[in-house]
Amino acid sequence: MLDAKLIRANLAEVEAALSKRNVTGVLDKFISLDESRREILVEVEELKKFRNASSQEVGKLKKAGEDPTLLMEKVREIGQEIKELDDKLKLIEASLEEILLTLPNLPHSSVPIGEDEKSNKEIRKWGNITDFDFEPLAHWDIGTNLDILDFERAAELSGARFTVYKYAGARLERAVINFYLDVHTEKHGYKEILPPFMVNGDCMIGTGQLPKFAEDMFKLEGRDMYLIPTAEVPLTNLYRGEILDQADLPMYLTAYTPCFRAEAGSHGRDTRGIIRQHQFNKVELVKLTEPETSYEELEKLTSDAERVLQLLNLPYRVVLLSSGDMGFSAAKTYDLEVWMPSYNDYKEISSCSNCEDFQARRANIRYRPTPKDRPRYVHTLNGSGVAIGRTVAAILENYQQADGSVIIPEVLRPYMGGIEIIKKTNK
RNA sequence: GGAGAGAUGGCCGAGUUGGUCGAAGGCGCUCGACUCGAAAUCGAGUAGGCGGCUAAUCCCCGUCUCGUGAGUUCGAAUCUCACUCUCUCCGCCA
Repeated sequence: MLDAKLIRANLAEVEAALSKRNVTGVLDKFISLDESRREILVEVEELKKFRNASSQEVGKLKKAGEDPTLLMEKVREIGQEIKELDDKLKLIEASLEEILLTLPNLPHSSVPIGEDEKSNKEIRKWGNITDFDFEPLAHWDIGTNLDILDFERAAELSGARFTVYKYAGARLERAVINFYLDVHTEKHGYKEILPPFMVNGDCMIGTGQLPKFAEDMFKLEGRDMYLIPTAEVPLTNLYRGEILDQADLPMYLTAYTPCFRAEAGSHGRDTRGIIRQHQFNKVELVKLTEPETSYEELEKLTSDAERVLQLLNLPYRVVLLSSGDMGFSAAKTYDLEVWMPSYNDYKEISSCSNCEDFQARRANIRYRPTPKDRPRYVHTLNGSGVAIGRTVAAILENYQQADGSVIIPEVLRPYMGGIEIIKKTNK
């Protein structure tokens, strides 16, 4: 959520920044509503001031044994007036809130301007594109041939965009989860959390999924309860409504969770394999920081995510998203894209963002710099560290052998119970 | 799911015959005194949102907030209703 005072004071700048995100022409209404809000507010507060003083006067009169009836009647009339103005205010404030909650974050000055992903900027590449002396298969074929991924039975159980992992496939998924959590907790200083996989609507508003993107999520029928689309939601909302001590910052959190996405707008994209699923696993990284350090922390968070791909020896590149391609809550985002032979291209496997105070304002997460200071909003950052399913897909494709087997990357072997290679016989 | 109890400031905890209650007291924290320094002790201060004023995120003023929302009243932390959550007991259950 943008700061209403900032919009008021820097209308032209905010308008320009929003246009970089392809959002135009909403601020006029905001400004006029905001003006009438303050006008009415001043008026109603004046009346309340009178009411408060008069009510005390009534008390005094009664105590003194005098008749306060006249004053009481007058205040009653004013009470009616107050009520009408308050109702009016409530309507205006609801409209203002609606506008504020649907405005995206403003892009950081270092973000390339552009309408879509065509304006994204490659920052760096790591590793060499995997070279095959045979025709490599796509992970869905590899997985099906090895009988470690079962799409048909998943469809029987749940429908399209679900996968059953079997045998060494299930083990591999779990190995990657544990490996990632261990790296981030032991090497990068993140504290491990295991949050609920269902959260209420306030959380969804806090991180920016609601009110705008309701159709992308799974909601429990008849309840104010949603399946989380990412662990970013429970992790960032963990301290919703709280004032943290400065000593608590920066706070590094990590969690493994499944993620649930309806992805209403994605029909026809990545229909095969485990790239785009209604349920997938992810290890997430979240940071709460002071505003002054959040961009340093974004660089560190991104390199923490990169580190696990390096350890797996998977080739990837880092892309700086353009203003038009960024997510709703982000001020700046780096995507990590892993090399996928089946796409003959890099494919997103992590998205690392600094949301600055955008989510903190929505979720009301603050900290007190010193005991004397007023609370300030923290900056929130999040990044996949990294997506598990896409990691498994990348491993299958990049580590496949001519005979259809898949070699397990060194670092995962301790997590695989001694399995070094997945062959067809391995069940 | 059934029965009961409760939700107050960073924390604990008073306040429920409605009237200087945004709220006693304690703890914590900040500043000061004492001290070579510290502890102990003493003194002072210490909620947040919104708005007005303003160069100002300093003051000052107003207003709102005692789980959330609505209501009664001249006036509500205190009364009424609904909801949410927590705790205890029972039932069910991984």
